[in-house]
Amino acid sequence: MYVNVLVEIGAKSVDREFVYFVPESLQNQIQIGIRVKVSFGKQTIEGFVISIFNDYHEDMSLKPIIEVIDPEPILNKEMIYLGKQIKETTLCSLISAYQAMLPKALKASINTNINIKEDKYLVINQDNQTINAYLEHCRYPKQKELLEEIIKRQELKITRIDSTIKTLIKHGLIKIITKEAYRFQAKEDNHYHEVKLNKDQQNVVDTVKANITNPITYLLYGVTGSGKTEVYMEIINYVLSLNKTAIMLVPEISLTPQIVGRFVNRFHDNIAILHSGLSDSERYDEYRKIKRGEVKIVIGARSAIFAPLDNLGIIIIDEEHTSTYKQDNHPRYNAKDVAILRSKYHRCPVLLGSATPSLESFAKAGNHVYQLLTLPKRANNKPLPHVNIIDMKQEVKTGNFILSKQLQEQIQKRLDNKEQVILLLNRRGYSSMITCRNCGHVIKCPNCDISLTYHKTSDNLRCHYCGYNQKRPNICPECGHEEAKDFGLGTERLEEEINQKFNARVIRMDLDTTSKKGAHEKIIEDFGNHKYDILLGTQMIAKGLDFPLVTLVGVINADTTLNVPDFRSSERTFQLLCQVSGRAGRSDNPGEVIIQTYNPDHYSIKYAQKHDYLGFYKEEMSIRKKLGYSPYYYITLVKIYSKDYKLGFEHANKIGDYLRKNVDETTIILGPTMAPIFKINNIYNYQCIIKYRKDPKLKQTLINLDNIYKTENKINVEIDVDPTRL
DNA sequence: AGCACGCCGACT
DNA sequence: GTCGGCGTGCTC
Repeated sequence: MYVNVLVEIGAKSVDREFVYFVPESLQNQIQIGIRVKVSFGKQTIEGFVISIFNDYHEDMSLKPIIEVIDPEPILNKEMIYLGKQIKETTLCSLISAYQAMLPKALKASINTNINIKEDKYLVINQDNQTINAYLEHCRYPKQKELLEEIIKRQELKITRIDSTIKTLIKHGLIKIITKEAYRFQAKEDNHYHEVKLNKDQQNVVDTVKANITNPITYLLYGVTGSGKTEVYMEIINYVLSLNKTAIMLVPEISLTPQIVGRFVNRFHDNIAILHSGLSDSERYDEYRKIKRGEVKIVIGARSAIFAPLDNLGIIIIDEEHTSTYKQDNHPRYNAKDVAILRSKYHRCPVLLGSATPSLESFAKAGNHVYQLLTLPKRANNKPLPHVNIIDMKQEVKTGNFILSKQLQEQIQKRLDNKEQVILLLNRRGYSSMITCRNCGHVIKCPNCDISLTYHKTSDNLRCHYCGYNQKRPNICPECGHEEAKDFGLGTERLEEEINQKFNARVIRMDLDTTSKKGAHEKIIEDFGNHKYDILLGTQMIAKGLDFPLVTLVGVINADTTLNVPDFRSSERTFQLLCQVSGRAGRSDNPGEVIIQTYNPDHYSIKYAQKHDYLGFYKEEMSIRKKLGYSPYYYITLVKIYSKDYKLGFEHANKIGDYLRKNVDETTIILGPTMAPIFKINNIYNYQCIIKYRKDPKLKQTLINLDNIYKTENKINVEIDVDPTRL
């Protein structure tokens, strides 16, 4: 018996199968997808059995499998298939694809502090008669109480062993047993009540139900507040009644107790939750629950798409337009694509949901690649909030740089009415750059092509790309002048301004205030309980939050996302504005939105004002068509980077020429150019953009290119198929 | 990823 | 003469 083994080494040069023979003694343990220990060169490493065969004729001496690690396979047939597909489509290494599917605890790298928790329980160790006899004569109330409690509950979980317990054990009346425990336990949300679906929601549910065994991809376009979550729950409920399972993906940031609680409330402990806040051990707990079939529903961020559920009945991807479903490092898989692969494998539908679908998805719905479902109205029949646009070019003339007169007035009105306010400013820190008043020198990161952001709370200058930080200098390092000017407004500065202007309880939510575990949840919970009047923060406040008391949403500077040099910046701005607007007026009181901008005539802002997705879609599509971008063209980004400026430049040009020579004539190669941020962490970045509609040659060309550079260590080449940003 | 092999510089 | 630098190549 022989096996092909994929070794657990993350280098391209060993990303292939190696043949080993299986000693007689291990043959009954070997299965496809199981992990084995093998000798590889001079080292002993772990690997996955990818295939098993009985004949081997090549003239090569083979090493034996040393040991079988798992009692049963950790990669099933489906996962092995998925890994190969991901390698094919994203040009990643096969081993990295498999590693992405598994929790850290199952990876070969020294898994240091991963442990399985055990809980201790007390149980009765005697027959009823003996116990009752003891109870009758016992003089100690503590012992009686404990014994009765154990009898009532069958088993009693304990954290420490006191003298009462010791005595009872000594008498042989009770004993301690240990049980493997799961750490993470989601809480129910008691505020939530089940709602009856309206007609539109019921139509959507019925359509999906009617085709529950077909691998159809639906695009659910439902305005903010249209009750998509209720639809999801109803479909999941139906799937469970068929004895099938469900995966629901949500953006990481939406995995709040608020949302999770609603699901737990309805489906109780039938859910596993996978999010980045879990420790490796906690994550492994959730993974084991899924693998053992103890839960039927998995809710999680991107990687939850690999949840090892059997018999999938539905895959739901909420907020499908967000770029978080594409991993932006190796392996660059897109959970949406994986979802569709899995849906074909299990013959179940995929449901993509959004209030602002990505252009790609909506175009696919237009071409009947996806099937469009719509929820045109808010579930409570409340109108969408009224949106005002403030031209900051005019406001600045009156001296208001941060808060326009109108926004100030409206905030005060909400404070007077004991209502809540959300303010969005998509930039953290205090000021985004510091300039000398004398010579105009801007303080930049020594490692990157980025101006340093001033953080007042920690009183330092920080680079948001490489993490470099330094003290704020008192004098200009260029000319020695003493005065510096702060440019660009960040959340810290906004917080300060609000505190100066209003007598209100303010909480800030951005990367800096949510880095600690649980901080994010706490802010949302406290704001939900009206411990604060104003929530201000970066785009992490825009998604999925549902606070009934919020009646005003202010966007401080809509231009921050607009000015990013990326062909999707208009789309992102439109989506962000619609999402955040949707936070206002979700309950009885009508909502109002104020958007401050220096580009009041920009189409993405104007369409967002009217909540006009279709209008935006049409206009943006015509621009994409004219410029030759997605969804009219497919895009692949080739990144070339090196520590050596000149070497990088030379190879970038070489690669540009190579691509031009080896692709279809209809394919367009742009560049090489310097990447939008040319220097990051002392590494120089170049890029080529490949635009194509149909190019049978391209894939092999990219594989060849990848192979040429995989052994090169001064030059790095990374290929990003279908990038989310350029 | 490791580890060995191999061919050139500055040390007892 | 030799210790050690890290460039190159291989691992069933």
